[in-house]
Amino acid sequence: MKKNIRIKDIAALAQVSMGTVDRVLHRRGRVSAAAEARVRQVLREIDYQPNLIAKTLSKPRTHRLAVLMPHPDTDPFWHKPQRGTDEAVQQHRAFNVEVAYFFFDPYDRRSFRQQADRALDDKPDGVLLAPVLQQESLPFAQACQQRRIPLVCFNTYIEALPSAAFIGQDLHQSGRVAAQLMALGRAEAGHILILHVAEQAENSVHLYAKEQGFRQYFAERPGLSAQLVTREVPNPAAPHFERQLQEQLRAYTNVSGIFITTAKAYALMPYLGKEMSEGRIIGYDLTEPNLSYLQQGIIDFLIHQEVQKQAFLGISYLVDQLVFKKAIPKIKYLPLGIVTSENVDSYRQAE
Amino acid sequence: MKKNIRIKDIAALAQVSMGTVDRVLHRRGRVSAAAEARVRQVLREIDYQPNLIAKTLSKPRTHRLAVLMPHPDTDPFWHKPQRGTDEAVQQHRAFNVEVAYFFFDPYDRRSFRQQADRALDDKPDGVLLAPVLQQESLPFAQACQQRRIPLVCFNTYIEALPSAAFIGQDLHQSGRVAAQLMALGRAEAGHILILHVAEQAENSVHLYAKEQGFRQYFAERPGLSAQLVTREVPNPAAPHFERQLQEQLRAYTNVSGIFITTAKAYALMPYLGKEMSEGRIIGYDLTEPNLSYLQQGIIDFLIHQEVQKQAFLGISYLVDQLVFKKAIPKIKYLPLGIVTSENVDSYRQAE
DNA sequence: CTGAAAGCGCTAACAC
DNA sequence: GTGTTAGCGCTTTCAG
Repeated sequence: MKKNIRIKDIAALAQVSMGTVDRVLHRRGRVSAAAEARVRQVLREIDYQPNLIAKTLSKPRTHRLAVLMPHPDTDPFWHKPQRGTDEAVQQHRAFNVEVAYFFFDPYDRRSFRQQADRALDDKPDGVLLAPVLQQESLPFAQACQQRRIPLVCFNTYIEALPSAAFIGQDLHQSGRVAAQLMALGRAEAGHILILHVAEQAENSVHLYAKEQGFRQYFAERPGLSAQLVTREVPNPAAPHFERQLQEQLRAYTNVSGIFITTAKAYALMPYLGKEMSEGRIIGYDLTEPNLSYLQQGIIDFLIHQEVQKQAFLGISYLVDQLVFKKAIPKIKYLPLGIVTSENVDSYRQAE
Repeated sequence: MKKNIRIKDIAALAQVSMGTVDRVLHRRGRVSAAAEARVRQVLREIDYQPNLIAKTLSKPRTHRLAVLMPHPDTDPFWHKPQRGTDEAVQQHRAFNVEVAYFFFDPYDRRSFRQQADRALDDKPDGVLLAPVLQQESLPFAQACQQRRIPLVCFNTYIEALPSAAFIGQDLHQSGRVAAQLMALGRAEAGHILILHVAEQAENSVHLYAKEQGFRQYFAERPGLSAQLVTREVPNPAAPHFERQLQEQLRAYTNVSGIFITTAKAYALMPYLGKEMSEGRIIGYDLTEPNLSYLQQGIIDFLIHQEVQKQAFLGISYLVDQLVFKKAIPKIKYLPLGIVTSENVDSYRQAE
């Protein structure tokens, strides 16, 4: 019924000094083959669990993490990941975890490269990245890999990108969820619009995944006689947006539902004709303006991407890896939360 | 740009020894008024944040937590809180947090009292309680209060019970969510059944809260011409259950929906007539048997009570209070998760 | 190559 | 009453 095994105990068992044990544990070399063999033997027989408390106390090394993501001012969407990050750091501050933010403008590749360079110059112990700019994220990830800096990505999944972990949603499946909600309780549905709100071309692959899931669900159920129509909607900030949008949608009468594949559902709401906005409307994310339409009953469902939690977990994973030397999952999909006017408060309160 | 302030620094500033500072910090007495005043003065001027790492290292005091809840074997529902507890302990094991389970039989008050006594005899530093037995939980909570053992409750909210925190769901609101899902896409709905599956009388108040929320939602929308009918269903384990159930339900034709207010929806499914099981069915909780009906498309929605997370947070709160001396919220409501056959996997994976 | 020892910040026992 | 000191387990430096 002994207490936990200490380095001292191992040293005694292997008949060497603590220093030697420490050297083999950390592969610092300068150990004779014989001594190393004895220590390793002991280690194999017992289950040594280093005392992290003692470790962090003795080596007051601070773990510096870099977070590279769009500036919250460019898109309010990015406020939440920041909060998630702060929370996680707060939770682990006992272990000397610090974070430095490197915000970039998601519409400006140069700004990304700039911030990425600054992040690397900072020589962080780990990096959390929102790889919204696919092309530029790749070389950055490679740079991290080369420098052996663990990299965790969130929000946007990029297959080719070498990272320790990805945290986000199964987009295809989220499209299926949207379709299920759209179909619920209706056999005849007329036109259903799938709207991609203007994003960089790079993002289209992600929106497409959602669309595919959505269409697949309907395709599997021929009984749901709905006509699915996809449209790329221009950027709501662009001039003449309203006219363009209305021209695009004019063709469709008998619209019974709209699925907006980005977090920008709110931007379209003011411009939908009365008939259209009475159909079922499904969007993404609990951003403030979306919430207001949800509460008014105009938007029926929002699928919650949990970006705050994504960032929170991202930081936690880095800490697990750096501080606790724990293995972390390669891919972590978060729940596809279905949010309505009735349960939205419970989500907001929980954040 | 100084490092964190240490006791040593305070001692120097107050011109006393570290021992004295420690004594005033911990109110151990044996300090002259003058010395104490000087130390307190310094403490007021600076923001001393004790180093928890050093603290736990020096005093290897283990925090023993007691968890008092129904035995998972009496109802599989209780497996999840156990997992949540284990997870939380795991996460905080660096701070010497240990947990002892005291399982009782929720249908046997004597067994509760027995386990409650055992838990108290164990002199834990904190207690997590699932107060499903209202009458007996009250004196237990008072005993904790008297012994100044912090108590956190989860799952069942009892107003009168003195506890440091409660973690659970807003039951009334969860009823509203169920109603919203029930009403979705249907103006004419015939009969809608609200079924309370036999529970101790004590639990009825909670089921009633769900029912009230459900009814309130419909009452607010007279356009939804549905007839709501409440029925108490006997315990599925009882003899002649099937016959009793069918007798109870025979009266209702044209049933378009069923709302089951407990986690026991699965127990009713085999006995519903074909017409009935084609209506919309809404239940609670992701227990294995429920999931299977959800995936088959028989149950349409499950509202996720997140008992696992409840217990997880419960333990975390106790640790926050005991180890980190952090304030904890008096009431924490978790999100009212809406689970369908399409997003259920994302929930299970995330657990 | 190896062992001894100082020190991380805090606690608690022990002298004075 | 008060100050000193020996640890907690681990890292790291410094003699041998």
